[in-house]
Order: sequence, then structure tokens, then C-alpha cells
Amino acid sequence: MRHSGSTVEGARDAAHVRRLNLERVLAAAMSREGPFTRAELIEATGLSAPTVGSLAISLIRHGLLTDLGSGPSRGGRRPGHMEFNRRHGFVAAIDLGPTRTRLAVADLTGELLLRRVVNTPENKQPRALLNALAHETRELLRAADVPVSRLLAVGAGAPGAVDPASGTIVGVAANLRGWRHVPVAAILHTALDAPVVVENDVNLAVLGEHWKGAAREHDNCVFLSFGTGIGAGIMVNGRVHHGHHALAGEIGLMCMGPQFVNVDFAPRGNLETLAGLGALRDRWHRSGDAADWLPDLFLAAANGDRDAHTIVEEVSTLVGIAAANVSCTMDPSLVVLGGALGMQEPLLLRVRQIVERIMPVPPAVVASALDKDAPLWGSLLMAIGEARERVRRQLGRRPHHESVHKGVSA
Amino acid sequence: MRHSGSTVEGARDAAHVRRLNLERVLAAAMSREGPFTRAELIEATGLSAPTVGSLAISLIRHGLLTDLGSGPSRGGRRPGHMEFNRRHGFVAAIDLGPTRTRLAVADLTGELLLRRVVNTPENKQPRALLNALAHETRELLRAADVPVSRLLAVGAGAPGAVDPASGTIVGVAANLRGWRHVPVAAILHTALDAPVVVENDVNLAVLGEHWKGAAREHDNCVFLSFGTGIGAGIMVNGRVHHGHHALAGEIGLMCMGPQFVNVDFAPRGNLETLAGLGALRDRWHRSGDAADWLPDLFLAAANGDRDAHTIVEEVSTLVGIAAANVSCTMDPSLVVLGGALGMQEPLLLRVRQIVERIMPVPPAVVASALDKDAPLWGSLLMAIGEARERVRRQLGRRPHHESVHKGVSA
DNA sequence: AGACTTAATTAAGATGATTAAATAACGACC
DNA sequence: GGTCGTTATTTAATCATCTTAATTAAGTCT
Repeated sequence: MRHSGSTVEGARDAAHVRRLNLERVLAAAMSREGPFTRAELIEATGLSAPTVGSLAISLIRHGLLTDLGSGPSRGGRRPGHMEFNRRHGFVAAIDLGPTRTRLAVADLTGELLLRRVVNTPENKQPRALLNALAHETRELLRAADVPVSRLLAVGAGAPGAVDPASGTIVGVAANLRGWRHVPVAAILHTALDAPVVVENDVNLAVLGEHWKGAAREHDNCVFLSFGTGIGAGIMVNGRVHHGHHALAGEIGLMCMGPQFVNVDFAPRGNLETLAGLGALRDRWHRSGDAADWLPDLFLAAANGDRDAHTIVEEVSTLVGIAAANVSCTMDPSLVVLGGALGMQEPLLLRVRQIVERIMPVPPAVVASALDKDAPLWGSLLMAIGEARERVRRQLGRRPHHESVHKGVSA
Repeated sequence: MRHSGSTVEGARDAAHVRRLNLERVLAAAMSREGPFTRAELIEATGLSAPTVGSLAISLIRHGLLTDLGSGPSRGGRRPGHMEFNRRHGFVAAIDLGPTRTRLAVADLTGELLLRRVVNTPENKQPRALLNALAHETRELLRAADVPVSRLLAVGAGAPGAVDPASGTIVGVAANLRGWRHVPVAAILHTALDAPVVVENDVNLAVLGEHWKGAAREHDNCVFLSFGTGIGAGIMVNGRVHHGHHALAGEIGLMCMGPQFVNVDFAPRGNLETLAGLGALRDRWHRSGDAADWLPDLFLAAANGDRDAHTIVEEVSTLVGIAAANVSCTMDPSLVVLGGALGMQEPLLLRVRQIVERIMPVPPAVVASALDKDAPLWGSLLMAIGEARERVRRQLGRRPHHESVHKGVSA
């Protein structure tokens, strides 16, 4: 549920300045661990003392800051301590996976309150499934002692092509057949009575890694997910790049050489059909869940099994080429590998080797630090962003005036 | 010569609002063809009449707007017409190519005054060559009747890896051997006494096509240049994407299949060595300038020459794969093909076919509208951006006060 | 006890936006 | 040809919000 700004991008008057300064102070307050004083906010924001004082009062009135009373003196008047009120609002995250769904509840700073992993309900229509997950989320909120009214935003992730603008799953997700044009945001919004932002799971993974994982400080990076499906989350200047049809990062479609062009092309020559877990399973003559046979494959390859070695070698090469080709296109400072296949150490080494051969100034290539939780963290971050947006809008309105009576000046 | 903001990202006070509003009015004034009235500015900016009046006076004082006196009435008071003063400042563009160098002078709206194409001086050291081009630029300014003091900014383009932040050519350019760490911006700045912004030629091409060419309105697009060198200019949300080491778009490095990985790799398997004009020339057993034999090749292919057909077919396929792979990574709404090879019609058709086979929602694939002039237009746009920046900084300072005497209020 | 320190608030002044009213200059109409 | 309404712009009054300077508050230190 995104609101497109109805106003003409903000009137440029004094009130605008006030909003900007409020955000500055709020950002300074949130970035700080524990309590702080007005003086520290003055230092951090560069604003004048009276302004910070006034803004602090405003934020305390709104409940975003908690007044902690005065602290110990440092040689002068005792400072008034305060603290960001983390419990002013909460967010929930739902990472809908093909087999497992991860849920989490956190406060506005991203501190995790509770999390839960459930089996994704099978054989359910999208709407029913989402309602079941909403129910699960409400239970989690109750368990975390969070009143539903305090839920400010929900972040949801799903595999496949997602249009964040409309909060809809537009394409078919790997293992979630039949999900076409499902208005995920709308359904969850109704069920949870909070704004919902929806995003592709790989895009969430890159957000998560950037926030809490291996990609901290890397404002230009990519997350490459190699599992049953193959996709990339692309971060440009600290923001996720979606592309024009929300298809950016669909590197599963990548063509791996001229030999794959003229054949009966569609489903037989691209990266996903060559290097997805499906292809590996077939070549390794196994079936069932990848967790059962994937480690075997890499163990066998390490132990000199000819077939296994060939499979690993060839797939690693393909993955390496993909990573290198994305790198020469985007020039990220970091490439994060994820997904069941992407987390395999031998593959990582081979990918790094290939990338370093091809790129004159190669990006670092590392494994995901958050692994399967990466999209969940990304969902949380996205939800926090939406929640802060909501808070900002709240702050725009004047607080409940407690009719301050003052002597009328002559 | 870029200045990194010394202030802490702008003090958020009333003066800040003033600056923002000045920019609003200026943008509205520049976007308009011909004269306009205050009333129109009020309508366009959403600001109040007194504010616009005051800002207009300020801009007229600074010489950015020209007062044209009052125009015809529309049933009421006659409106005061004014006009953006295009001759308030000028910009120059220099597109340094391996064989030809293009120069242009334009006003602040991008209206071309004069242009010139010269042979790139050969056998000169970088510094001498740049000084020669600066001399050429000054001549062009004189011919266009532009005083050097009115030159507000210069945009320069060069092949190879350019670091726009420092205005330096860092890598080796295709036909300009020996250009390593040449401080282009600094040299030209000294020679022309104006700020210089330097950018990679392919990045400029995408800027140019977006501004005046085939990519208008396409805020997510890529320009693929296929000539002796191969590279891409990548536009994300209306801005050129540079990547972390200014290597974004170096798709000449792209690996075209696993068969090219394990061979003695470095210079023999990537896109540029397979599909660059050098490779074509060798396969077609020719030598000299591509203009002499490239049309022959495509003509022969069209006329059924077996060898030519094979060459064209194979190269087109490689180009198509590259375009498709960039597309699935970036999801642009448009792919523009340029460069001597990229402008060949049969290649375009094949590329379009491949891209449409691979992408579920394919981008449009078109030939460059500006052809060899694309980087020049991009340079102009970049220079105009820099010039406007300079003007904005000027506007920050108070105009020469003509000591307005007024009665002191009691 | 008095002097200096640090923190926060109050007061006064400056800037620049807005609304409301005034002015300017015209067309139209009886 | 005077009144009236219309359009464009300016002037005046008001308001919001920032800043600096002064003041109050509540200590520490010698």
C-alpha cells in the first residue's frame, strides 16, 4: 500500500524546514545506542540549542522520545537525559519461502523481539495462505506482548517477480505455482491493519546483507542467490534497483553462450536451467530436497568422484561467469553469494577465481553472512523504513495542544 | 574539478528555503521556450505571488532573466514579460575520440552555437594534445562571439576508464595508448579557466541519447557501443551509474561462455576480443579504417557470401547475448545500439530477436539517433549541469546592493 | 564562599514565506 | 466616457521558525 504524494513534492516554506530538522534530530536519536542529552543532539545535528530543545519537546510529546530526567553533572548544570522510545512502534516481517516461511517482530530500531519459522502451508489458495500467515503474525505479536495497534508496518518478501509499487506478485514464483497478480499488500493490509510493503526475496536479501550482514558499507553491491531459482538483488548507491518492469536481477535468464541461442531455446539454455538446483539434481541422479543430496555432491566431488567433480566444476564455472558478467556490468564493490548452492565453499572459491580473472579491479566475493535469514532482515528494514515514513507524517500534524495559558503581553 | 561540499549538507534555515525556491523558479524559467510572465511562474512553481515576484527580481538583478517590459493585456493589467537569458553563460563540449575529436559551444539551454570536428592530433603527449584542443575550443568560442569570461563550464569525454570524481583518465583508452592517470580536468581547467567535468564517452552517449536522442523519457536505459572497443553506458533512474571503481558498463570484458574460461584466458575470450571491430577485421581479412570495409562485410553477407554471412551471424549473436544479459541484469526500458558496428541494421534486427527471446518483458532495442554525436551532446548536458551548479552558488551570494534608501518606520 | 562550567531556556532579532488588501492597467458595456 | 469586472503585480500585515545573545539552573572546584 504505497501512497503517491498528492501534494506537489512539499511546499517550500518554514514548515518544510521544521520537518527537515525534525527528521535530522530523529535520525540522530535513533542512531544512538541508549540515552543521550540535548547537548549531544546539538552536536550531532549542527542545529542551535533552542531549535533542538523545541524539537526534542515535540518528539517527547509525540512519544518518540522518552524523558529520563536529569543525569549526573559534568561540572555544570545537570543534563536532561532522554532516549529513543523503541517501543513507540513495532514492525513485522514475513519472508514467504517455497517450503519455509520466516516471521519476525522487531522494534523501530530493528531490535528483534521474536522470530518464528513455520512450514509454508501447502495446497492453499494464495489468499488463504496469506491469511494464515497473517494469523501467525498476530500470534507472534501477542507472544511478544505487542498490541496490534502498535504495529506500524509490515514487510513481506516473496520469491518471483514482485512489483513493490503495487504490492503485487506479478510473475510466477519458483515453487509457488499459480501466483499471478496476487495483491499481497492489499490482502495482508486488510488482515493486519497496517501498511504492507512487498518486495522480491532476493532484493530483500541484498538489503538485509547491507544492513546487518556481509555488505555493510557497500552501497554498490549485489546479492546472487543460487538455489532452485537463480536471481540477483542489485544495490545501487544504497538503494535496491528494480528496473523498468521490476525484472532487474533476473539473471536466471542469462544466456551462457552462443551455443545456447539457436537451439530450441526457451527453457534449455539459460543460467537457471543449467545451474539451478533442478539441473544439479538431475545430473546427480537424485530427487527430493536439496538438503539431502547437495552436501553429498560436494563431498563426493572433494573425495575425487569423477561425476561429482565434473558437475561441481561446470556449475561453479557457470556461476562464476554470471558473477563476473554482472560485475562488469554493474561494478559492485562486493558480490555476496547466497542460496543453498551459493553457500558451498568450493563454489565460492571458484567464483572468486573467475571474477578475479575477468575484472581488472575485481569486487570482493563472499558468502552470505545471514544465509536464509537475509530476506527476513531485509523485510524488517523495509518495514522500518515504511514505519518511519508513517511517523514522519504523524509528526507533520500538530500534537494535541494542551492549551498553554500564558500571560498576554501588553 | 569537483568541489566536495564543505558545509554540512546545507544549514536548514530560512536561507535554505530561499535557495530551493530560487531553483524552482529558475528551473521553470529554463524549461520554457521563449518569454513568460510572473503569473506563469506562479502557476508552474506553486509558490505565492509575492515570493515569485521577489525571486524574479533577484534573478533579473543577477542577469539570469531579462526583463522584456509589459506585454499585451488579456483583459486586465498588462503582464510583465521576461525571458531566460540564454546568453548569460555558455558551455563547451569536447568529445575526444581516437581519430576524430568533436567540439561544440552552446548556451545554457543547450542551443548549439557552433560545432567543429577535427582530427585528433597524433603522436602528441596527452598534455600537449589537450592544450591543442583547448586552443581549438577557444577559437570556436571566438568564432561564436562568446567572451571567454562567459564560459561557465566545459564537458569533456574520452574513451576508456574515466574517474569523473577526479576528472582523470585512469585506464588505457582503446586507441589512445599511454593515457594513464592523466588529469584531464586539471589540464583543461588551467587552459580554459573554467570548471571541467570529464566522463567516459559511452556514459556521455547514454546521457546524450536520453536528452536529445532515442532515449528521451527512458530513465532506465543502456547505451551499448560496439566499435573497436565495446562498452555500455548505464542509466539508472535518470542518472549515469558508475559503479564502485568507475568500471560499470565495461561489458567488453563479458565472458561469452564456459568454453572461454579455462583457455589461456585473459585477452582471448571476452566480448571485445570476439566481437570488437579488431576481431571482425581479422576474420574478414581486411585492414585499415573500419569505414572502408565494414559496409562491404554487411553487403557481402546480405548478398549471400558464405564467410561474410557467418561472421555477421556470429557477431550479431554475441552482441545479442550481451544485450540480453545486460537487460536481464538491469531491466532497462530501452537498449540503444551505437558504434560503427552497432549502427548496422541487420545486427540490430538479430539483437532485437535474441533479446525478445530471452526477456519475458523485453526492452525496446533501437539504433542510436545521434550516432557519433551522442557523446558530444552528453558532454554538453553535463557541462550545463555543472554551469547551473555554478550559477546556483553565485545566487547564494547577495547581489550588489544598490543601497535602497527607505524611510525608517517610526 | 565565590568563580568557573555545563546545560537548557527565554528573549530578541532576522529571514522569508503566506494571506489579504491595494494598486495598476486594461477591456467591456451601457 | 464613466463604471465595473478582470488580470497582473506590489505592498502590507502576519506567521512560522531559525539564529544569536542573554538568562536561568544547577552543579564542580579551589
